[in-house]
Amino acid sequence: MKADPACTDLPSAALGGPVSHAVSRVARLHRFAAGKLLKGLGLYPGQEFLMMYLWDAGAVRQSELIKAVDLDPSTVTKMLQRLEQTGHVRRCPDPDDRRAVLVEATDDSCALHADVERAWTNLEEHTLAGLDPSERKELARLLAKVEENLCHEAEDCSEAEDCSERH
Amino acid sequence: MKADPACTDLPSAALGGPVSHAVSRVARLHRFAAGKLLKGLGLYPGQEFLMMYLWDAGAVRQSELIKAVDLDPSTVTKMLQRLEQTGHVRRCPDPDDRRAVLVEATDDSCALHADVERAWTNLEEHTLAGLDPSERKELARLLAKVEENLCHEAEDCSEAEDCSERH
DNA sequence: AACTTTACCTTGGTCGGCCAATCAATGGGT
DNA sequence: ACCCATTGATTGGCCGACCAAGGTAAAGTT
Repeated sequence: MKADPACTDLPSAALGGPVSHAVSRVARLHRFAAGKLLKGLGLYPGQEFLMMYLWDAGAVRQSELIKAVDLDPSTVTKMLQRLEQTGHVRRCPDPDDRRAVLVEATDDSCALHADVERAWTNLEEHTLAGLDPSERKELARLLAKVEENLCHEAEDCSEAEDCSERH
Repeated sequence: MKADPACTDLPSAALGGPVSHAVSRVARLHRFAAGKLLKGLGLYPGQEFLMMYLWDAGAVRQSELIKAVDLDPSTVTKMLQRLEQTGHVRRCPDPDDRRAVLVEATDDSCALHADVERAWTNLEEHTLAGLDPSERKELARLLAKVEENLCHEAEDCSEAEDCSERH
């Protein structure tokens, strides 16, 4: 993480996509910053999202968690295995459906809830330092639009047979 | 990649950092979209950045590449090993400095240059669909500010003695 | 000239993330 | 009741990305 004064100098092949390039760079830096804050709490970057959902939702089926965080099932499985081993999460088979697994944040992890929340708020402040409220709002709005664009693209990639209800 | 209609519903612990949350989600979607476009070209997401630099710079020392893309040296080493094996890159020892390695894009890979450039422009359009020029410009501006914020944070983490030019 | 520091790269390990393939259990259709 | 499609979760493999440690070569010090 060297961080040149002006962190840029776009390669010529990226000139057609300056925002895309910026998104990539910002994402890496942001994740790195999040990781630094989370490390002290015993979490790896990415795990926050699982925990945040579990803190809200209580005991849920793994499939529900997967749907909520919208990650690959295998990713969630592995993350949960690690979170279980580090004592942040408890898992047990669902009595109502013998394929399913119920996941729950442990009491220990709930002690982190407030810390993570504070860290997250901190990160937000770091991220948005020097932006006035209207700029922040505008950024949020534009990101939401971008998210929707990318979302829809991803959608008609994995569904692709959405209109074939009459097989 | 399920993509609910409205891709959101912030967990309560993330309420203090809505933009941070949006950045994370957008980043994942964006990387995913990039990956889809790049796959057809035989590149994995992330490799584009190395190739883009090499296409511009010609034969360079690996350390220069590392500085340019600002990734961990070990990351670059491994990526280059794979890129070498897939024929996108050539490496040879630097005659002037026997520790260093010179890296260069192969002629084969140069054929991809234009394709990657087009893919990248495509991605930009997908990403920014529905944003008018002034919105795009504003988004770029805000992202640049955010990048600088996160950059500086990262900087005084790894350098910490930046102001010691008069040792 | 010998020693120490610094620069350059690599290896090994860990995580998050994806895909493809698999297995078990449920549910629907006939 | 039976078969088949669907759902739920896991495993193995791969890649990007990080850190920590190591090894070699160059540069600086004395």
